[in-house]
Amino acid sequence: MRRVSIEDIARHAEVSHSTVSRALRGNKRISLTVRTRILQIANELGYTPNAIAQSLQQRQTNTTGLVVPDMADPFWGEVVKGVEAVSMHNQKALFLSASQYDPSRQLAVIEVFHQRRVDGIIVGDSQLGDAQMNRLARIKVPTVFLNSQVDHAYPGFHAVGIDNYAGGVLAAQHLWALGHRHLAYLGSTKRPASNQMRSLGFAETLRGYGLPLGALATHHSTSLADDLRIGYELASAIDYTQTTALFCYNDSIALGALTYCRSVGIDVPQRLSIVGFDDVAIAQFSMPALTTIAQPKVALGETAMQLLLAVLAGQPTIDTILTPTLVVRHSSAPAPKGTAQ
Amino acid sequence: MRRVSIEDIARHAEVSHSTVSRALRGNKRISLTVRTRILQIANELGYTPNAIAQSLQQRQTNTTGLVVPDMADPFWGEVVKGVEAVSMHNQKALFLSASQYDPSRQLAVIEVFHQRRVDGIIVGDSQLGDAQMNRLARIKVPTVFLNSQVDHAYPGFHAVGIDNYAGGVLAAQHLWALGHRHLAYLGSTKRPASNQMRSLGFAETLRGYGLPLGALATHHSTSLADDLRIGYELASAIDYTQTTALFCYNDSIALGALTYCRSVGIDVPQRLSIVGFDDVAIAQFSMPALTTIAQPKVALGETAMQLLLAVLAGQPTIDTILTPTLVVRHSSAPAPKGTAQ
DNA sequence: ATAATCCGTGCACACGTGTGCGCAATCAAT
DNA sequence: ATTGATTGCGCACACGTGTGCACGGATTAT
Repeated sequence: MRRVSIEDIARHAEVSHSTVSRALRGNKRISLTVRTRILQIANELGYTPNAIAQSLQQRQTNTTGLVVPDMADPFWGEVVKGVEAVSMHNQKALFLSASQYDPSRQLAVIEVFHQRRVDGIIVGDSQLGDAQMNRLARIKVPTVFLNSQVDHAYPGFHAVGIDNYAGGVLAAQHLWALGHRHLAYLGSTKRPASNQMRSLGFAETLRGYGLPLGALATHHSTSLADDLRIGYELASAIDYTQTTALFCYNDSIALGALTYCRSVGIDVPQRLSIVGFDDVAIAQFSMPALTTIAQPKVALGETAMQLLLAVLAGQPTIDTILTPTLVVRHSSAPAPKGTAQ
Repeated sequence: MRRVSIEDIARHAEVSHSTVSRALRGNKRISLTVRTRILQIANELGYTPNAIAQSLQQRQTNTTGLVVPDMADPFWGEVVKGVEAVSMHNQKALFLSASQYDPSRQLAVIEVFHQRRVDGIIVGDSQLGDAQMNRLARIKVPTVFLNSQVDHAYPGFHAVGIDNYAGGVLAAQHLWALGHRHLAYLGSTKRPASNQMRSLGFAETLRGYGLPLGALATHHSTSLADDLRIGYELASAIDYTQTTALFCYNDSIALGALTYCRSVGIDVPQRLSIVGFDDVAIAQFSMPALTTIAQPKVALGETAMQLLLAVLAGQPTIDTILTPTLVVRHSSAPAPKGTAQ
């Protein structure tokens, strides 16, 4: 019933376990004859190396931990896909856990990962506060923050993200060029930092164009519901006698808003333009197809994992900020006549 | 630079490492005074138990491996969420890997999991053939198949899934009751078994109602593209002079089909009814909201993990087949006048 | 022929943890 | 006071693997 170990192989081959170990690892000090015989026996016995024992010996597990807020979020699904691909390609195993946007759970997960002696950790949407960061610093595990929601200006930590501010700027430029002069931003309180940067880039750009203060409203939900539902609810609180364009924190919120508009007969994009963020898969299949600020989601995950690998290899690294791009589809159009000032 | 071990604690407390181990594990043979002193020192030193060493000693890792075809698929996102929740709640860690619908990669991932000595494995959309099953049987790792795509009538394996045939029946009953007499099924070749059962339940039910053979067409794409795109393409190959209703393998394909219909001006549900499968989050926010056969996705993942835990605990278990339900929204409506025979 | 080199292998330890067994000390019972 | 039970702790081993060092035998150089 016990698993077969190199000791078992050694007994069959009538050598010591040291020789078996060396033979399996291709050490050239083992004669070819002995080596082939050992490999043969290992195969017959169905030997599978015990990575646990190896990890203990090597003081390295070839394992990394990934913590994301929500597995079912389409954005994170793509990010995880990228992380997993690079991880597997480099023969590293991946521990996965969800934090549900709860900072204390984020830290708890990290502690569990540390117990399991992961080589490194990737944290998505980190909201770790000072106390939690201090604890993390004591642990001394190489950590990469992915779209961090707080400013981790601590030495020894690394980050990958996108330029949220630039994304907000893109949205503002696009809608302004279409003639929109009364706009609203639908935000998410679950991701404070990226939410603020997106709305800030949006607002400052419009202000730079000379838009009066009162012509831009921002709405946030304190509810913990799904983004789709939040988008629907936020959209219902808007005064559409003035507003002609919505910029949303992400595509889910935008799609929720879109659904609200349909349900009350507001034509998109004829009467109202909507711009999302992320460019999730469904965005190009909504009706109308969603204009959005695209994030390279899979690349984000890949980059985070590659950065972590570089850190683990002791190579010099720099934090990476990827750039979002505007994808124009059919949910945005010129502002209705008579609305421009 | 080295991590602190119980040996280090022992030195500080001037006892043996055995005593420290027992104290930490709450063994009652250690006096309270010594025990509190040890806990104190452990805390000061920032001790974190080494799960790797524990695993080696206990011959048990408290770890399970999960392999799914695609992380970015909204269906699997929810399933993973369920698995992860139960896993974490029971203090088990979760290895995650993606197989990209490739049976050889499925097995490869399983072998890696085995090397890492996971206690059990959950395989989503398994397509393991006989040879691969034999290999898996040799490994002797408790395995739960989740929505298996092949018949694993091997002893020692367990399964969780939904009744795909019943789902097809529900769709047929719904559309027949609405008066539809020319229907089409849009399928997926990436999941042969569930695809066949859904289409079979659909077809046999309609045949039972007396629907002529030629009035039901089934379409499958051999492309490896996303489901959304596949739905779009399959929908474009249909003759809408006759067909008044589509039943789709899943919601993504249904949404792709819906988008095609919009783009060419086919009114849904006035001229064409569409029924999906899964009830992913976006389904109730599409335009029109999607009528679909709902799967309890999170519960599916939870059940799979619970089943695995029961197996690991040596409890008697039985395979579980959950039941899908019909969710009527606005993409299905009575057949247009004059189409019923 | 002797010494120097090289090749192939085993001994013994380390990684960090848990535990059966034994031993000394304390306590209660006769 | 001697015996018996109880308590508190350490010794030594095990889990499976990798590796520095030493050692014996074979080969080559002097």
